[in-house]
This record gives sequence, structure tokens and C-alpha cells, in this order.
Amino acid sequence: MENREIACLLAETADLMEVAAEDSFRIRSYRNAASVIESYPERIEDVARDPERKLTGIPGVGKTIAAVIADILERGSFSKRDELLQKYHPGALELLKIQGLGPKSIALLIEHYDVRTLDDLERICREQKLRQLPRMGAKLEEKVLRGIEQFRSSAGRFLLSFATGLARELIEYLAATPGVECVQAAGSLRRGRETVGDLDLLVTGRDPAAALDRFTCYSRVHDVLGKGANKASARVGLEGMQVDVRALPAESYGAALQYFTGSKDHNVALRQRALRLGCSLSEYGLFRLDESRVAGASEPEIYEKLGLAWIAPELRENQGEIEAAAQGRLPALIDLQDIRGDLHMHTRETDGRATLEEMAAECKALGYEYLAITDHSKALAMANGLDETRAVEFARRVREINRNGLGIRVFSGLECDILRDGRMDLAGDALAELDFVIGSVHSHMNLEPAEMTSRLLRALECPHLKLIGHPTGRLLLHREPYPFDFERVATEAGRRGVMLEINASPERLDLYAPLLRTAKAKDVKFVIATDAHHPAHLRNMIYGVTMARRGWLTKDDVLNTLPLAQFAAAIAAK
DNA sequence: GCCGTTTTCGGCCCGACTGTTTTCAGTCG
Repeated sequence: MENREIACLLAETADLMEVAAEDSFRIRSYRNAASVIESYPERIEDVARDPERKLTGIPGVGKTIAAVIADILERGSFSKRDELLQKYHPGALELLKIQGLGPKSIALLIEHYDVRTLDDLERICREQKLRQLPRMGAKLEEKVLRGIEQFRSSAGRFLLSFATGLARELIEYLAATPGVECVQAAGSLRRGRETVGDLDLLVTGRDPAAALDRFTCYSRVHDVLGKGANKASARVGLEGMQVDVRALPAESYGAALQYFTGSKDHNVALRQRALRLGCSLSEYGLFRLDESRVAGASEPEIYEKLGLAWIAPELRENQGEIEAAAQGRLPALIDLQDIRGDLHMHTRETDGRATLEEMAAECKALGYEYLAITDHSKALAMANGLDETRAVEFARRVREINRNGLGIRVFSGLECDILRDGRMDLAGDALAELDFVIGSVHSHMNLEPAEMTSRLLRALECPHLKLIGHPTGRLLLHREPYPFDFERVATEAGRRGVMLEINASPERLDLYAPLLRTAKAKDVKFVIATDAHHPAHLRNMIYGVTMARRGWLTKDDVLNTLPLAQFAAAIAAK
């Protein structure tokens, strides 16, 4: 069993314990164990099976949780979870995901109305019965209905990082099938969409159909939805993501890859172009009207025969990429290898899980030349944010560290809260001590658009500000961006030389393509950064780079592609 | 439930907003 699956069982048990109003510290222990296990560098199952080692050696895992893990590995559950699921319908886990409802309210709803599912909850709200419960009213009913709607619209979609991990796992497994030479993901995953609905895997080789049998026998395949000679569909893993595997002959593999990568709009435009050239394009190939084959085995060949440069999948949204490819003016998109430093990360000083030294060592291992440590400021009290004194002391400590040298340059930074009125959370003279100040909104996210716009415009006036962090505040599948006049803010940022962040955290991926193109047109420069709270998160950089590519950005648009000396000069000059 | 001892029990992130109250519980970050 994978670490993620063990962590998921612990976390959902913690959720149910919350509804049962159990001791909050005990709940936190389960949550903490879940998060430690999820990011543990080795497979927990291997550790558990090794007689030389003990699970209790893992921080956050004591005797009880070690026994729980043993139970999970043996039978997929444990007694505490069984008891809670006996008491509460599994639907209670879904109810907890609705914004505005917490464990207390859900316990009350179950007690009074026997609410078990989202449908039950929706009915209670529509019948105006929620407001009859103590401390609940009409506004909450509306908020919950909105929450249900948002939850439903995001249900069945998965984060890009999740889909990437699942694709990697399945590709590795299927590629080991005799007779299979190539397995590749297509669809929105290949285009780098922020969320992915289902996974399309394409297989070719001497005997691609062999992969279909192997797929439906995979240990994590639960529910086979269909299987024919050329295609098999099934749900995989606890999360039940739908995966389609298609077996293809080599001569049409490129055409199928092109077709199943999409987007639909891009493909429609491409087929129209083929028709104008006297051809027809389908998933089987590019053909003349007499049905003789022009191309099909490889994707570049198809684009070439259509008079186009090969178009990177991230651009295939019919947003002008076909015209650009025809005129030879596609941008040279940024690559992961262009990134020379990460500029947004947290440590144990606030809500991170590792020390400055550990984060720096990982950055060095990734081949970076520099990093900025950017812990939270004091407005984020729950994260133990830095006040002026601690910030100045931190800047001094970083100067000291750089004198001794860690083999990588460290910049002293701060992720400073932008307060409700647009002022910075820390005083200017403290901010002046730091190399790299990010301004971020973490509170009052439901202001009127005009008020949010002026808040951000005022923040841009701060002379020490280098970067606006996660500029729209969205959390994928969870919270919409806060509304404001993006174009105005981008224009002002461009004018003042304040950069905008492409936050590579898979839950954020903010900014995203249309906004990036708007901002680029306003001469904005960008930073791609991971917002890492753990050394493992530093590897999320690729998702930020993917967003940048979707926004047509080149190396020159992104400041942290600069070599150290030029980067240092650039942020000092601002 | 975990951790770290001041070794066997006490401490474990906290402040603000919201909608509902009429003095605050619940939620969120």
C-alpha cells in the first residue's frame, strides 16, 4: 500500500473524530501522522515489513498509530475507523468539504435530521430547515447551497499533480508488458491543465492490446467499466479516477496522440485547416481525399504536413497558436532546466516542516544557484509569523550564513501579509533589511472587487515589495479566485517593476494562462516559485513551469531564470 | 495521541470574522 493511501485513511478518520467531538489534540495527532506519512521519503509498508526497523522511529508515530498502520497494512482499515464509520455514514466525509459547515454543525445536522449525503443536505437547505437549528440562519442556508454547487462542479476532477503521479505509476506498469514499446498520457494532463478529469493513456508496439489485459488486472484497478479489443476503461485507486487505455497501431499512433491530446477547439481548427489543404484529419491519420495516407505515425509529421511548426501541447487551446505556428512565430517556451532558484518557501520558524539548512540542501541538490526563505509575517498568528524583531534578526542570520557559505546563495525573504487596507503587515524599516519581500493576501478574501483592487494597488506602492504572491488567492477545487480588476493591478505592477508570482503549489497554480498573457502584455515580469513547506515540495516547480508555458512565457519573462549575479543585481535595483 | 521530560504527566499555534445572538460558538486560515 502506498503512503498516500495510508495517510488518507488516517486523515479521514481524523475528520470523523472531529464530528464525534473527540479530543482536539488526539485528532491533531492523527492529522499530523497522516501528513508525516504522506511526505515520508520511503514506503511505510517497507519500513513496517523490515524486522530491523520500527515505525515508532518516525516522528509523529507512536505506539498507537504504529499499531493502526499495521492494521491498515493487514486488512485495509483499523478498529477506530470501523467504529466511526459504523456511527456515521461515509457521506459525512463529503459534508465536511462544504465551505461554511464544520464538524459541529454536521454533528447537529446528523442528530436532528439524519443528514447522510450531500443530497440530504441540499434538501434540508431548500426546505429552509437548516435555519431552525440553533445559531443557524438564512444566510448560512444560502452559503451552504453555494458550497454544494461548487463542490459538485469540482467533483470528479483531480489536481494536475495527482493525475501526473497516477499516470507515472500506470505508465511504468504498462510499459513492462511484453510487446509494448510506448505508453504515453494524452488529454488535459498532457496539455498541463490545472485539473484533470480522466486519464487517457495511449499504448503502441508489436502487441499493444496486451497492455489492456495487464491494465484490468492491476492491483489498484477496482471497477472495470468496459474492455474491448482496442480500449479498456476502469476506475483506479481509492480516489476512483477514471483511466482509459487505448491500444494503437504504430502507423496511426501520432494521429491518435494528437487527437486525444486536444483540446477540442484546437482539433476543430486543425481539421478545418486540413480540409482547406484538401485533406482530412482524424485519430487514424491525415489522409488525402482519395483516402491515401499523408501522415499518422508521429505528431510532428502531422503538423508539418499541415504547414505548421510542431505546437507544444500546453498551447493547444485554439488561442492563436495555430496562426503563430503557421507564421513561424511560436514562442520558445520556458523549460524546467531554465530555473536557477526558488524564491518562496517556509521553514519551522513558521509553518514549514524543515529548517533553512534542509531547504537549502535540497535546493542545491536540485541544481539551483540560489533560494529565498520567505516565512510568514505576524498577521498569520496561527503560523507563528515573524514580527519586526524576528524579521530583522533573520536577515542578520542569513548574512552570517552566506559569509560561512552553504554552497548555495540564500536570500533573506518574507511573505508579508497585505492587510485589509493594503498596508504591509511589517514596518518599512524592517522590510528594508530583507532581500526579497513577497506581499500576499491571506485574509479578507471576500471584499468587493473595487476594494480588493485598491487594496492591491496600495500594496504595490510599498517600495520594498518585490513580488505579489499567489495573486488571485484561488485554491483549486476548493476556492474561487477573489474578484478584482486584474488588468489594472497588472498594469501598475508592470509600471512599478513589481513582479507577479506563478505559484507552483499544485493546489494554487496561480497565475494561470489567460491572466499570464494579460500581464505579459503589460510588461510584467514573473517569478515561478513553489511555496514549499517541506523539502519534497520544492519538486513542484515543474507545475509552475507548465503554467508559464500555458501562458506563452519564455525564459526572458521569468526572473528566476537569471544567473545569480544578474538576479541579485535585478532585485537590488528594484 | 505524541512528545519530552522538570520520566509518567502536562502541554500541545491563535486571532479575527461571521452570523447569530444579545454575549458568543463555530469556522477559517
